[in-house]
Amino acid sequence: MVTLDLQSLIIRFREYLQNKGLSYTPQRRVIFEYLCKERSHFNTEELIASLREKRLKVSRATVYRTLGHLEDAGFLRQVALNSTQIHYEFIANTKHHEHVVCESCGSIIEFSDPQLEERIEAVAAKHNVSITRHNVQIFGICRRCREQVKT
Amino acid sequence: MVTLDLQSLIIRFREYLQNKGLSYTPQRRVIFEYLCKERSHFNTEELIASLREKRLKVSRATVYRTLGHLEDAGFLRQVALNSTQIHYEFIANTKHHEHVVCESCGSIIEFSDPQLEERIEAVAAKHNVSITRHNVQIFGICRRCREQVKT
DNA sequence: CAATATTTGAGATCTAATCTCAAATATATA
DNA sequence: TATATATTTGAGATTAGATCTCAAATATTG
Repeated sequence: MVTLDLQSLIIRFREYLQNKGLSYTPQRRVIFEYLCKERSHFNTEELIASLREKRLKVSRATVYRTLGHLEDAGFLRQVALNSTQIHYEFIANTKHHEHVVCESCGSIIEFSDPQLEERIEAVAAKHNVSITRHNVQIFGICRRCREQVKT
Repeated sequence: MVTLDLQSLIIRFREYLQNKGLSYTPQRRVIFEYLCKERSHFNTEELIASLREKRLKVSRATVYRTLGHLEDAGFLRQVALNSTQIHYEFIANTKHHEHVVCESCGSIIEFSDPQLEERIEAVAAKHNVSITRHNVQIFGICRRCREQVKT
């Protein structure tokens, strides 16, 4: 039962904006719809380049600002796949998952593991921290890359 | 049974350097000893500032280069505590652990949870990835910060 | 419709990280 | 030991991502 429908995502976004006294401007619409349709993982510069390619004119500053709002609103999640760039993923229409990253080819495998999630909850509870988000990254070499090295 | 002794750490570092055909220069020594003695978590700019304060003269470029070697050698581990800076921790003398970060006060709680580690191994195995490193970050609000807000 | 508040965009600024290349050091070789 | 060779360093330039500034444009409110 996952919300994939664009219209209902837009409604959720508009509600969020309204609650904050913000308006649903054309720029915010462009960015939001683009992300809903096209993207799962991305970093901001990639996104800016893609928008530019499609002649969707939104300034760099507005993109950064809008991503901040989308993160606050819970549509985006920062994932720590790489250390010198903010990397996001759109989460409103996918189920929660973590990442395995191949350090050789950069490919990303998504996984979800309920037992792992349980442990994370347990750890947070044990330290009396009310959890807002979490991240798990596993880095390694994927099978394909291991096989290529052998050759 | 943890190696805390500076001398044996230095020996390990020198062995690593030797194997790679690199030399144990005064600059590398300064950085390494400083990290062994003073630091657990740090980012590179902080480290550069600290060295400068202590009048330990090593250029920025050399610090960045040396940290790269130390990471390769397994003395440092990148931890994803913050998205726009590389954050390291010195791991040669501590046991493996993960982090809970308070988003309000920035305090860091270290924890280790064998069951969680087990799940990570299991996931990597399932996807046939030979694991090189992993990271778990839990973000939230610590008890102290929650209590302060109430007031 | 006027007054007020919000948002945008262009470009400046900041910061982290990397690169460049000549000078300094270190190492190997004769 | 002298010479040749390779490595390392440091100062500063460069790059890249992110943020800031502020006037102009747009939206909202009374």
